[in-house]
Amino acid sequence: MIRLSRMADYGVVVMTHMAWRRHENQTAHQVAAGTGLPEATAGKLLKVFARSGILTSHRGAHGGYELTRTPEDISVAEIVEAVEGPIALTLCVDEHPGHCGVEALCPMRGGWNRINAALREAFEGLSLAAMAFPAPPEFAGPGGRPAVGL
Amino acid sequence: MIRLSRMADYGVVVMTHMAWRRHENQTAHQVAAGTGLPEATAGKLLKVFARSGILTSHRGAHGGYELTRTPEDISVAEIVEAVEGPIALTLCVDEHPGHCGVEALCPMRGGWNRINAALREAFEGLSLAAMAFPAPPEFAGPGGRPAVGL
DNA sequence: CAAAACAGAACCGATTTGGTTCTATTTTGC
DNA sequence: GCAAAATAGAACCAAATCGGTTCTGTTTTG
Repeated sequence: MIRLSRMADYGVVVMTHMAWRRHENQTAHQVAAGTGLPEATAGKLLKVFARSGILTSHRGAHGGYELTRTPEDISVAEIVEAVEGPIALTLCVDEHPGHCGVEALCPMRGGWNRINAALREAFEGLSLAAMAFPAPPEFAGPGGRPAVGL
Repeated sequence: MIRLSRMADYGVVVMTHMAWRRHENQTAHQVAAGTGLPEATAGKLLKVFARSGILTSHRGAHGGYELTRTPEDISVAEIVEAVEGPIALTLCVDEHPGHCGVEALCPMRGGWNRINAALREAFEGLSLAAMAFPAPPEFAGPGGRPAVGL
């Protein structure tokens, strides 16, 4: 099983929370409470996102965070990249190009690159909005989108 | 950076070697020599592949391994799954479904599933042959495919 | 029966990761 | 202007994971 780090997963959770509370300034404390994450951890992620530009931070008393753009305009790729670094799937691909550790068998690069491209595309094609406000199942009846967890 | 475990990477290297030496019975020792991997490690991987069915093993003196199918009929997905388990990208997706640790916010599942599907497709659509014998660059001139490392 | 090979489990050390804590720095309100 | 509330950012520690090795057993050949 290829694992996305738990931090990246939590990152999406945090950003989902921010999307739900759009335009309400959220402190790290509030986010932690809302998501169930430990406060220090939520804070760490929020800082990372502020740094990467997808959240805007206000410091000082009554400070907090807010989405910089609309959830439609933020991709899951950005979220994941903020906490994990570039989305790619092998050593080969971004280590000092030239010596592949084991052998000179990097014709395989082409193959890996195809996979990496597919993966990156998938991440880029998925917006925060799609995560936070999933389309209602086809015949959900009146009321539309399914009740969300909390 | 999302990392494919090094073992999975080595696994592809080993299988590539097997594709190159198709029909020649290969001992763990030979594979290790050919790939540059430590013998114990190569052996471990070969066992895993034999177990999963993409290699056939012969025990006893003059034993060894051989591809069960043609390189065209073995997907990179099979190789990676043999060493890593199912190809999927989150906790959420295959842990005891129901409690998501943090909160009941698994409407996000839909999003992750899309990404997982894309990833799995990419892996399944890539054959061992494509890895081991990459298509020659468009105008490689006569002689065709580029000389392979070793 | 001995040697050559695979099968499979157990094991250890090092790296990575999750998560916390501590020290600034900035802003607000009294 | 000072205290309180918040973020910024680095440093740090414990625990889980992973890469790799070793050991014991089994099968086959000559």
